[in-house]
Amino acid sequence: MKFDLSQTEENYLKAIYSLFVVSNKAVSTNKIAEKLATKASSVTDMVKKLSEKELVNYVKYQGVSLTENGREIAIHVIRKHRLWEVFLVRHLGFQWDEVHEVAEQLEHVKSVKLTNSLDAFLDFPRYDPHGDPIPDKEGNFAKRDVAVLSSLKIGQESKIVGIKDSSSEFLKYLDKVEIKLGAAIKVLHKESFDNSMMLWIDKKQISISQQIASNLYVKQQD
Amino acid sequence: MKFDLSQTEENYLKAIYSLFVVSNKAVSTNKIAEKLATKASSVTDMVKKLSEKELVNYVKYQGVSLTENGREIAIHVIRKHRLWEVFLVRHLGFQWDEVHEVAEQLEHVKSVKLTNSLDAFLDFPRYDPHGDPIPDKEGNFAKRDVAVLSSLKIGQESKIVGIKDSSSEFLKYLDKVEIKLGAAIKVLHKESFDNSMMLWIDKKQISISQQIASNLYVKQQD
DNA sequence: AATTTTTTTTAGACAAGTCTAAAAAAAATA
DNA sequence: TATTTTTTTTAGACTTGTCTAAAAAAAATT
Ligand SMILES: [Mn+2]
Ligand SMILES: [Mn+2]
Ligand SMILES: [Mn+2]
Ligand SMILES: [Mn+2]
Repeated sequence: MKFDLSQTEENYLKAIYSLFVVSNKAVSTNKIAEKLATKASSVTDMVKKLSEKELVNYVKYQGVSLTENGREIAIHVIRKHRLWEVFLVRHLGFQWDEVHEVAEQLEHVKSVKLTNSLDAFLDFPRYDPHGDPIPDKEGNFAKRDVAVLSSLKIGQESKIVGIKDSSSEFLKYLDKVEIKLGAAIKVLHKESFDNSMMLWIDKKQISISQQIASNLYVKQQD
Repeated sequence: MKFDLSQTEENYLKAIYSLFVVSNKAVSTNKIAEKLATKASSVTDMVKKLSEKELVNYVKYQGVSLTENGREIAIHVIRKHRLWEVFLVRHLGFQWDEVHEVAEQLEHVKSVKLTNSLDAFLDFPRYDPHGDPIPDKEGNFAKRDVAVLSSLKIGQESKIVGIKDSSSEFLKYLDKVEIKLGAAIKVLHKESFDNSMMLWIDKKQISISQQIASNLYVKQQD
């Protein structure tokens, strides 16, 4: 039950986890290859290995899903990734678009004490700098009810709570137009021909394209 | 000049560096193998590779030394190792005997910004929890004049400034007998038959064996 | 249903790092 | 100096993770 996995194996588990979360069905070889910037044949090899270790369910030609063990490990790696991101932003002066690459390395450091002490040091943060929830020691984390900003109707008010595409470019764009997590918003207008939106964000009025709006998560209205 | 080395390569450079520092002459294949808990044949292979990259000087049968580039990299890895040790002890509640293994992993995380921000966050510490000096951004660090405690004569006073053997067992022993870095000491007596020493440490009188005394660094007297 | 296209797997190769066993060189001893 | 012992290197093999090219299976089109 307690393996010592390589960084590569951990990265595969994480990739499978995050792909599964969006589609909610067995993940294809090609999708994994794309996510990890590798080749489908390499994925097949690795998936066989993970299957032997009972970390994934794999049937030839039918995609991959995580076993309970595999899921636990994936979530634990994600926990470390997000905790480190919080540390980098809060204490080392990193911008939110600079943390991912470094967290990608730090997430593989193996020490239960390190992870849990870091969690305590940070005062048990619930969300990372991009609004993604941080699993606790037991692997539990809030499944937030979020909607994409682009789905809001005219007149609706909400709050920005997360970023879907956390690429450096997108994050820098958000900085430039001063869109921050936690900002209160109100939809003023939607252009029907391109679905761009005019909105109030905090005290400012701004227009954003559909592309942008569909990469921002807002608090789900009840 | 700016390679991206594997963790293994970095560990070899560090090992060669530290072996060179004690003997001040070309390091033997066997010594490296012992230090890294591997086999001499593996060392030969790796040393050839590092030599191709011009990180070590290597002549068959004549041992290994670091080139200027190799030395810089080794020192940079040591810098990271020691900074992380400080972080773990100061901020995450680690004991000084628990940090080495984790720092051994953290030292390989690649991010100049991370290293330098951590350094600043820690307020540019000059020594790690074991009294080892921390190289600055440029790789400079004080070459301290230290002596081993066992070399002190009766009546001499000094201060404990470093630990030679930082094994967990030894560090735990020091905790048990309450020997701390920075402690003021005075040699009261030396048994001639076993070279054990009776000393004042802070306000306590204690007797330690030669073995212990030769693993403690004290401030060099002028 | 037959054919074409796409996806996935297999086969075989390679690089990194390691090992054991054997050969070669160096060092120590007689 | 000759012989023995120790150290170091080479040869060949193995593991992990990767790749390309080809084969097989599944899915999409006609
Ligand atoms: Mn990673
Ligand atoms: Mn994040
Ligand atoms: Mn290391
Ligand atoms: Mn140390």
